[in-house]
Amino acid sequence: MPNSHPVFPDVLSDSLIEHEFLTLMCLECHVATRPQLLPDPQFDPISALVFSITQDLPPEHPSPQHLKGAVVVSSGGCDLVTCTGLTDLAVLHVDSESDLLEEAVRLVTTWDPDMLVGYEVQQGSWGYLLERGLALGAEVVTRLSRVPEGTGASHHLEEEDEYGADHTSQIHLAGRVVLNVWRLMRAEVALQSYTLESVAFHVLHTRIPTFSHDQLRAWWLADTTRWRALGHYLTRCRLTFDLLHNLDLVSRTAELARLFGIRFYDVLSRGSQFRVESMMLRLSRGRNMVAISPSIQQRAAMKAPEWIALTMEPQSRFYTEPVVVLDFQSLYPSVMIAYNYCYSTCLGRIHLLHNPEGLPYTFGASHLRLPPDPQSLLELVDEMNVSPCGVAFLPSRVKRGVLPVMLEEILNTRLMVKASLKKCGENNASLRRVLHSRQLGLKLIANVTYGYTSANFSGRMPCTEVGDSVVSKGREILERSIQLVNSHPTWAAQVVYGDTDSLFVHLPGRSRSQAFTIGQEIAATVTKMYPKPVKLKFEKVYLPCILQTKKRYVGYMYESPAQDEPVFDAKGIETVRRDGCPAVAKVLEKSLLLLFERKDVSLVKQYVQRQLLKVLQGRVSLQDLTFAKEYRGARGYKPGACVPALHLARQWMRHDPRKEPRTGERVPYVIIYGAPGLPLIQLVRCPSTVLADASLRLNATYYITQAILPPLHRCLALLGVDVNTWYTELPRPSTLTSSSTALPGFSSGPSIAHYFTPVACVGCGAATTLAPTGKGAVGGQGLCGGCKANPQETVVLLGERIRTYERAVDHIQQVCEACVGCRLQEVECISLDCPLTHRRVVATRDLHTAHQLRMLLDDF
DNA sequence: CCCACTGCCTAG
DNA sequence: TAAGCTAGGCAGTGGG
Repeated sequence: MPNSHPVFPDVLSDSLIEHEFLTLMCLECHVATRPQLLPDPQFDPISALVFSITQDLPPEHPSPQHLKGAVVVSSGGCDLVTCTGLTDLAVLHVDSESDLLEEAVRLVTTWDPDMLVGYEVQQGSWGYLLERGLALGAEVVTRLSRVPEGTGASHHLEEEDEYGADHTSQIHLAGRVVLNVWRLMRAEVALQSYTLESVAFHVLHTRIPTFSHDQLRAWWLADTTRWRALGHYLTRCRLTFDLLHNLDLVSRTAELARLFGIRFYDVLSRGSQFRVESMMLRLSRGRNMVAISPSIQQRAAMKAPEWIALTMEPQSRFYTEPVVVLDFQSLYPSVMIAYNYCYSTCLGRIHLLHNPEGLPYTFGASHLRLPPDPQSLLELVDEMNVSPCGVAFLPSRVKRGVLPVMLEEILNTRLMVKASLKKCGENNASLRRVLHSRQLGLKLIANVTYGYTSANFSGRMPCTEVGDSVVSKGREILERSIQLVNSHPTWAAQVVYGDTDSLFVHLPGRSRSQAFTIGQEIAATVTKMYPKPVKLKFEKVYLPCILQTKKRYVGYMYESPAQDEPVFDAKGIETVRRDGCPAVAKVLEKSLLLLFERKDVSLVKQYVQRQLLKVLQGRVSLQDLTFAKEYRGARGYKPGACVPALHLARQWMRHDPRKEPRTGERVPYVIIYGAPGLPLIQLVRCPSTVLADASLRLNATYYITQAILPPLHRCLALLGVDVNTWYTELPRPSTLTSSSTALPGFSSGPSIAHYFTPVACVGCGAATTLAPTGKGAVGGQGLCGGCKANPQETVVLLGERIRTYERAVDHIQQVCEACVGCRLQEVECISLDCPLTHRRVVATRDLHTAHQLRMLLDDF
């Protein structure tokens, strides 16, 4: 294994594969909130701190030790430790909030953590602590840093710093890194929501309940329930650490920092431009070159780019014969290497080159003055690389560009890393992981280097000539390849789509295995047409597939000839988008699977109609009908903007200024029924509002006609199917529309009973036949005669199952035995009395079942 | 009804 | 202060 390498001297050395043994401290604050309001450091004191301290260890390490503790403001009273039975929780009682802040400082200086961690730093963790300290006039900020008072660069940014608030943890403490974990999660996984509950579910597969501040405050105030609040914060600390540990975030970030030669915190807080520059400047310095820093005016005066990548208009249809997908491997970096494109080799536009006086001429955001030696240039004319947009570059023989050298190093290093990844064997998991993230980081930086050259408003060194040359050459390569494939006599192939660096080749009349053979042939033939390292790679065969529009397609994918089971692969359509609600994605994906698998549209129709019916009958969970969009901050919208996230945020802020969603947070909403003619924005509600208000109904018509059917239609219309008739043909029950506004066509059709078969009683589970229009019939759930006759019988809803109270207690006991920190008392904490019937009801707290619960109660 | 525009998210 | 790039589809709103 080569050990020295000009750019990455130690990139392959094993000595780096060791752990950081950093100390991490996670903090959660319990705040005495005012009813219905979120914590506000101006008013609301911290009544307890719950913290956990751990070391950063590799994921395969048996669960690292967490040191757990709490600092509680209490005027004497109950002994929490004995109350909780949480014997490993060290609890310290202090007399006042200012003592608590002192204790926080003491803890940090004693344990000296390298990283201060919080799931949501600003509202419930270190940020709140600091802001509270500020409000009380206590000096906390500098004392939490590692630099003595007065000399540290620590500061806690206030509102005027919009950028910090939006993108980092907003808190800077000299010598310590503050991790705002939810923001890290945003970059890590694409989810509908980034609450700890949601992320823990999707990443750790752990379900935890959500508790309101009011609930937590209520628990805190009673001696007998105070431990539950503590337990809640402990859970949050534990899950926050589990997330970091599970995703290996700390060592991966450290790895990137080493790779790019930048600081740990800069990996998280700065953009890719910073990374490119860090590498590029180190390389150019050795060659005695300095990067220019054009002014804003110079950048604005730079000639605008003229070239764009090729995106073909696809031949939009359903393909039942193989379509081979090929793409150029790292096309733009390859182009820069192959043709020596760089700032340092660029001679500018060809038509400016004839310049006998040797005057400076326009180049990038500045000017270029070539050495007064035109003769030597003239001699080179035949060797120069002239890009399709008419810009000349020196041949490598004369001068190798900085960027090509850097990119070559990066790509070669990546290949070496991948090779050692293959060699290192299965058992060395931590080495594998480090090599893998190194490999990914290298790929990332290679792809971003082009973006750096054509950076516009933000770029430190944009250069139209270089950027345009890359794009135009890439385009030329793709176009020439398309022509070659289309005109090849024996392939009998046709390129039906292509985007930037990819080719979709239709092979009518060929089998899947023939498609693999021809695909490999195309890749090899096209690769031969271009200088190294430009390479066309065989990607996959689609059979069948649908090409919908530019950047939107879906198909059954085969990646190797030996593969028997295809993989559903979708790009750009609603199954991979987060701006619809989950029901849309689910119905679309299932329909396409049915179509691909069974090749029978009538089955799709059957399935879709069943789902539409479920929506009409309110049998779809609230979560599946919840949209979520990113909130861009109060100043992130243009004045006239009218979008759900902003609308809800404004409503919330009127009630509680602290309730403004954080920038980048995803705001959930649903659409309800309203008077005809109202603009849609008036029908937007927060899901919890709908849960709390029984008079609000989800707008089935909207969900079907505006959300579910259009994406389906865009796919199936290509098969000549009109899915809208599936809806209009659907017989609709009249009993369901009583509480909604009049909708055309809703009053006709057979009774709901038509669709019902005997179901299990929600009370006792016995099979029962429901009266056609009986109240219990709604949603396909109801009570049997016995349970109806006994209204005092407790109805219990637990997860998906509905049981009697006694059965629920049994069940919860069983579940909770396996669940640390959860006790039998949980039964009470998740039970409530139905406001309508005054029955005791037990429910889990997630929206799904709570919604079902409400609907159930409504109709008793 | 078309069209311009904003907003959001994705492909590459 | 810091901020890679562009193309593109589609929902919703409001003006002509």
